[in-house]
Amino acid sequence: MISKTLMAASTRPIILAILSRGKDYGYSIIQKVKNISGGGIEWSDGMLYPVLQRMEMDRLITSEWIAVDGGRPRHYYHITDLGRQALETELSGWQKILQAMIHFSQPLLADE
Amino acid sequence: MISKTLMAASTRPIILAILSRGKDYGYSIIQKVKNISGGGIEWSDGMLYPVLQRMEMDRLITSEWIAVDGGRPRHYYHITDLGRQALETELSGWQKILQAMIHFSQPLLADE
DNA sequence: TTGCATACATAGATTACGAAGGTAACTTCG
DNA sequence: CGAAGTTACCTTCGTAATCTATGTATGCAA
Repeated sequence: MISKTLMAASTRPIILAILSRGKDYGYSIIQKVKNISGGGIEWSDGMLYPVLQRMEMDRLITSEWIAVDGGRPRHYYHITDLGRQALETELSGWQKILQAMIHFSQPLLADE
Repeated sequence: MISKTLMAASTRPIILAILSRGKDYGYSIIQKVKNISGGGIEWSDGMLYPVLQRMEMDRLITSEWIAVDGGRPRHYYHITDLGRQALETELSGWQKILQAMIHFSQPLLADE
């Protein structure tokens, strides 16, 4: 199980990473995350849409409505330059944290 | 810079990882995190002590006061079995998230 | 026509962080 | 001695961000 805080920390970077590969819409994003993680990560729509809205407010992504043949229109999201920057910053932050977590998860050595 | 959410997600597991190597007290934990990260992660005491209290309430750690020669007593924290379990659970969660983040950070391949 | 999957949206309760402010003991140095 | 600096701990509170619950709607298959 993934803790609430880890969930919270990872949603934005994962969304940014997905959108860095091309535009996408809510339901599809949820499916991708589910599939890639082998079901390990399951997002609810009620959680995702507010996140997308906040990310748009923060200018990390933009959106457009696209009509669909025989279906309701989809709200597609695109990553912005600011979003790409944010993704890079995020990833470097994760790297710092990981480094520390990996370090401290090692057994204690004599020199410390 | 490390985002607020990432900070929130990582404090507990990092503390657990540190305590999994042996008992420790507040100030020392802050120094260790700072040193290991090369200054990249800086925790404040005002942030750490409440976290430690909550973790003790959740029975992930226990504490004891230990007298110090020529110094005020220190509040040492120990990891509990429940804490070790929580650490393992956390680490496996981080692994899932990382897998996804790494996957989506790869350029798009033909088969997707 | 019932049920399921797709698709999006919002309000409100909860939670956790982190800044600010406070206490207190010991050390060092002039 | 007295002042300044360091170590060490604690509490309160505003802010911010999240997730849950709930609602709306369409298309399709059985």
